[in-house]
Amino acid sequence: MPQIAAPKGTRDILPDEFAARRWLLDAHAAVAESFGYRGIETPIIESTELFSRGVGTDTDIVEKQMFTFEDRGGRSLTLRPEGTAGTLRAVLGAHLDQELRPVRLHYAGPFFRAERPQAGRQHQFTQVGIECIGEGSPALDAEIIEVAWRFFKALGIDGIHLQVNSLGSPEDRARYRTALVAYYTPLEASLCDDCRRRLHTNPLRLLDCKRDAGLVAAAPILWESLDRPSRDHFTTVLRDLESAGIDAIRNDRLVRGLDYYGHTVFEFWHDILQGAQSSLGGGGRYDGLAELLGFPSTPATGYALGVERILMVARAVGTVPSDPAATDVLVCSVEPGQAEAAAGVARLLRDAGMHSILDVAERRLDRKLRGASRAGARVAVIVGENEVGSDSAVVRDLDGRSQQTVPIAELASTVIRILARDSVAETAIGEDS
RNA sequence: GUGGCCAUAGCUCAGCUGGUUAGAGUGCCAGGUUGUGGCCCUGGAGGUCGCGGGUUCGAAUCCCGCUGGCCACCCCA
Repeated sequence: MPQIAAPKGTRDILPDEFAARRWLLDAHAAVAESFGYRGIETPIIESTELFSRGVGTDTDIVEKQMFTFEDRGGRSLTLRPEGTAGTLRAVLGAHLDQELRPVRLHYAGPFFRAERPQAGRQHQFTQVGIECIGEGSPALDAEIIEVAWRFFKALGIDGIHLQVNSLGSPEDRARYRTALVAYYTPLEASLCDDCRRRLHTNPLRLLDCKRDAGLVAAAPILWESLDRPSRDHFTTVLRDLESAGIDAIRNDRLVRGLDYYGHTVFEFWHDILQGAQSSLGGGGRYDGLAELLGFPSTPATGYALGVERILMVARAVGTVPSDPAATDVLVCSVEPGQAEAAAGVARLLRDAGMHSILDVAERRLDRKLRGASRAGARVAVIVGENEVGSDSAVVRDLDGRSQQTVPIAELASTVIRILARDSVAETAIGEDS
């Protein structure tokens, strides 16, 4: 029988990676919460309509990247390809914005897109994100960028490039769209197939095209179509970023792939990912999305970041910490007769807060000790016939290679002392180098 | 979705232009006599050579299809 493998474009998170992810996820939650953002979790399946209406029918995501299926009642459901629409639906549906504005939220979870997989691009991937709902102030655009910025800092990642742009108001964009169409229409015959289609469906996306790069360079500038309030909004964002010490690069051609954005949009990049997908995430203001979903008009801003890609960067620059869940102690019996006593000792150590592995296998003691070091334990506790008889245990310091016999009553404190000494030594070494 | 490259033990790979029971290193398990580790020695387990067809007296090795991975495009996380 053929073995069953994980579906194409999906990946198991094995223990080594699990610890690194938890490190990243915890860091994001901690930074977001330091700004007053609270956690939220929404369904992984949503009505297909949430995305077709919210994200936009002419976007790549809705056109060809969604996993959509029918439930038994004939309703069309979709594995969520992004998190903003669902979060906004949840918040406005529960009227959270009627209690305290803005509503500040952070989240983390799996998302799904049906693009052809390659490194850094999976059918199922993970995003962390925040949404700030109910207020239109440019200060909040800057705030969310600052959250992301501090998050990268918390992970020890330098060299993040931040690109920002303003899409302006709906009226600004209508004006710009007209200008773009006027510019491109005479050139229609020379455009690539995609661009010819975009010209009629979604002219802003023309700026994304790399093949017609020459034409893009000469195209009208978005900024010139923005009215005074829109310019002021963006100028304020730029000023706030500067005073927060965040380096932002203006990119007139940055439009983002989702229809619901307006005013501020931004993306984060890192050069070290060169071959792979180098965008770590992005976001922006989406004041119009609430109405598209049938809710009262509500301003909001947010971002989403790709966990797998950020981990690739963190691994490449070497800032991923070693597994904090590593074992402290391995407790082993010498012969089967001491299994019960050894179990009791392990229990006692766990009660005292230590991570203790119990090894009562019928195996040579030297193998058990070898296993102890390999499991990452820094102390081995040996429970043999002599120890059971004298109500004591042998505590062996695996790094120092020394050992002592102590009464059970003093066991926990003795082990704790050894562990504390080791961790002090480790940090000292870490700080020196 | 389009094009290209790849697929041999848990891991890293060897296997020349098709020829007898497919190898190495490493890892794993066990032993090196009676309760002590990260070294060493010995032994062992582990592969339908991704899957399915075809060519051939004979295929891991050639051809086709499929699946999966990677790369580029596209797009983004």
